[in-house]
Amino acid sequence: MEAASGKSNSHGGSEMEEERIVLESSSIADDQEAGYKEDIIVLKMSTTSNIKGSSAEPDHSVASTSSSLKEKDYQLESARAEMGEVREENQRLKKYLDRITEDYQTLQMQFYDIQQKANKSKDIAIPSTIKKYNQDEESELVSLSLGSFSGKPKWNQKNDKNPSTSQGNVENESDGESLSLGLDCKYELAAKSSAATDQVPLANPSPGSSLEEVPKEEAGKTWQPKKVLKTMRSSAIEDEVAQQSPAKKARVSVRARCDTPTMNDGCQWRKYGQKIAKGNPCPRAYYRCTIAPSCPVRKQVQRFAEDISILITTYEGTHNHPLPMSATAMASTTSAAASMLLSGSSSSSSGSLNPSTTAAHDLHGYNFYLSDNSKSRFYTPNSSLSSSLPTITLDLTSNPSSTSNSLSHLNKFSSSSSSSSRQLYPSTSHNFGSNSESNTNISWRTPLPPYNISNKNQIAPLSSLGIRQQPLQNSMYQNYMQKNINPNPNPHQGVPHQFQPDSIAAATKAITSDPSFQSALAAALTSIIGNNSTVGTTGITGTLGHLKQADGGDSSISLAQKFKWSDHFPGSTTAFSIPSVTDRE
DNA sequence: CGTATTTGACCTGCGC
DNA sequence: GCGCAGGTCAAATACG
Repeated sequence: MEAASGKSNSHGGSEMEEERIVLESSSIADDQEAGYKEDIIVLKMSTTSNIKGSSAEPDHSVASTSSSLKEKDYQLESARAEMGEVREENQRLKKYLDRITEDYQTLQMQFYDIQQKANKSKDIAIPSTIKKYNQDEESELVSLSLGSFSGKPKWNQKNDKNPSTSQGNVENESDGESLSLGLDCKYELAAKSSAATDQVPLANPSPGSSLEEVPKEEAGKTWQPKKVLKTMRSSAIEDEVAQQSPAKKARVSVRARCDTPTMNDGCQWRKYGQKIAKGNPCPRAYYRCTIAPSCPVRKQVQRFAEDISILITTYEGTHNHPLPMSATAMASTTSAAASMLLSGSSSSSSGSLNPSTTAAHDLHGYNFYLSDNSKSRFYTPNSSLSSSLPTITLDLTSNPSSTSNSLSHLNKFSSSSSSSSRQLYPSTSHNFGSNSESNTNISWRTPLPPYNISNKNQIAPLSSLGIRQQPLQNSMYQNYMQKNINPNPNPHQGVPHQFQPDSIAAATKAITSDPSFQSALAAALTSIIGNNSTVGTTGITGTLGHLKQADGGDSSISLAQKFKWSDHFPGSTTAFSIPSVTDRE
């Protein structure tokens, strides 16, 4: 490589594209550890080569001597040689990733074994009807689903890619159903394996249909509005249903700076009540999701007593319907947080996540506070925030506790993932803690016209990822925001999408820190490495596009998803595209 | 006129 | 059992 590079330099600048190939090849040598980057560069090389090939003939007519042609050939040769080396390296990395993925799968199985054992006794005592309800509402086991939803736990099907299944998802994914790409919470009974997978529920309708199916049957199983609920209350049977909730229902409290009465998370909410809670002069508003009549999700909105600018939004429940694109970020975030909480509380192995105590977690740099509400010393909206429901708080207002950047995270992920077999949550340090004044990446707070209302809330998702802020990224972000403002079919929410940055950031963080994501990422990288034919994409944008594949889909849809991701999550996309971004600078 | 919000009443759970 | 507080209902009201 060095030789090639030297030759390129000595050759002069007559063949710009040749030079570019060689330079990029040498950058491969610099970053051999970063498998994804290599792959990107390889793609870039081949692309560039193609470009060169197509443009070669016109160039020849201009100034082509035989010597320059020889030089060209030589450089082509060397470039090809390097490509071969890189391919070898890719193969090596591919095997490496396979091994990691296997390790991860093994760990997952062990994890579920443990949970199954822990929950088996409980399941025995629970009537089947309640069991079924639990599947709808809450349950012990929570999994984060990246990519498509399926009837089967995705853990099991992660590796057995089922083309037919994924084919069925293509349409769903291509019609703006971005949630299918987002993180969402899938609640699964621990005894899922034994129960012939009648765990249909929630956003988990059927293997092929993803979210598009609004489960009609669930209307009867999940929360029923108004009088129906009242009837349920009086019913002894449903009393049992009510009993199961308190212990297992998780709530996710999002704390963010917001100047508007309610932060716009993209969902459609209907206010159904308001109360002055004790200890807080600010009224607490109660909302329920109105996207689907049977949606059990509710949220409480209240201002923080000690800082009016902080809005506390507490989410409860899981959407049982497709979400608008703009709502997926927050839904994903809360789901991920809830899953953290639930898995933590249900897992006896994670002693630190005892729901009966208060604990603050800096997992992956999140400011996650688990609390039992009554004695939280970290934060609860106020002490009155509802009884005994375990609550996890996403603090999007405080300073991040650590400042590692995502680049290091990505590198860590790609380079040190051998240790991931031991880490359920590989240590990452994304700081979505938004509002950090110490954050050097101020550019996100530069006025973004439609969103400057909540500028305080513009938590610089990218900056928090530790990525250099580029004008490009800003514009991408703005594009994203604009795209999501316009298509929002919600005329009832007068509040602009001022919370999107938080949502995106948190969602991105949730996604990237989720083990399943990492597993999917690994699989995706593997698939990319295996398919050098992938063209026209850069960075993990392409990788994210393969998440579906990693989750049981096929690669034929990856392109559409790719664009989806890049459209909808420019933050994450840009974040993962670091190599290409830096390359082009 | 349809839909969303407001708000007082009511229900429920919990602690004493 | 009683009172308190959180949560919800539903009639009244506001709004487009």
